[in-house]
Amino acid sequence: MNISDAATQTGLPAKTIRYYEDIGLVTPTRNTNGYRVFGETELHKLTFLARARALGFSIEDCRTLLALYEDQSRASSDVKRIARTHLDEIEAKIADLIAMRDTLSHLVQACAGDDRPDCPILKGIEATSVRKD
Amino acid sequence: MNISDAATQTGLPAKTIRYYEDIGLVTPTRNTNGYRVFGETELHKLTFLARARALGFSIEDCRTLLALYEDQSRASSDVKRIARTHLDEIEAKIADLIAMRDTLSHLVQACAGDDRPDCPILKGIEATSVRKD
DNA sequence: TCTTGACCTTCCAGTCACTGGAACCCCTAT
DNA sequence: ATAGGGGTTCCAGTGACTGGAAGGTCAAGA
Repeated sequence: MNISDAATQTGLPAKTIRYYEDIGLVTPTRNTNGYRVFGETELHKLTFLARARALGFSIEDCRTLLALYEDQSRASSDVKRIARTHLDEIEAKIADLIAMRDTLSHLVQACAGDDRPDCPILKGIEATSVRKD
Repeated sequence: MNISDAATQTGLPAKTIRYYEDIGLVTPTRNTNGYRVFGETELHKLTFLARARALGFSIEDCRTLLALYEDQSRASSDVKRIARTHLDEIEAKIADLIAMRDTLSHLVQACAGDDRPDCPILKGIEATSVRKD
């Protein structure tokens, strides 16, 4: 299987797959013409990576998770710790974004949005700070 | 006022302020020894920038907002359009993160997190995709 | 057989918004 | 004189790709 088929199968851009090889996440073989060949194992790894990335895990987390995924004698607590930490980060980001949204949506609502210069948004940016509860 | 005072006043790191000068967002004067001097106007601009950045606006949005902020004949609709677009992006990001969080928190809950290798998280990453409603 | 077009390869540069660090200058107090 | 705590510039690195150039490979059609 060539790279573009692997890309189609996994939903990852070919460029990204090459990059993943570069940084040692996958190791496709090569055939005589130098093209990458993706077997079932590599395809599995790529799928795993695509899903883990979609869950927002960093590349380094993915590297660790992939190693655990392949290690039949892993402890599930190792995986859980990584996932929990990441979950906490996601929660924190959500909280940040909600604070931004709340502040900003108030400002947007207050703004007439016409051709006059009076603008509560600019005033608001000048004066308001983002509240984090 | 020297850069470290400006940093304290605005809450921005000195490095960041230098960077903002580099990319033309602020233009402090210099005194004879080459040190940057921040007057009231520049300090205002920095404060505005810090707040706009805290609201998640990109640097380029900040540049535009700053120009509008300084332009007494602006139309508030120009500001509102930028803010609305940004607000939509924030909403989208929140939705993405919530989808991640929901998927991941289910997986974390399902995982015993002990020293056995059986791990619903890894299985879940293998099998699940993140649902976006 | 030649050509066309769709593949594939490598490598380099750019993205965004900083951040760290080196090497050096300036000012004040001891 | 020296020590320290400012300040300056410039260069490189971050994360996770992404775009693009320059060129090799392959299968199908004229």
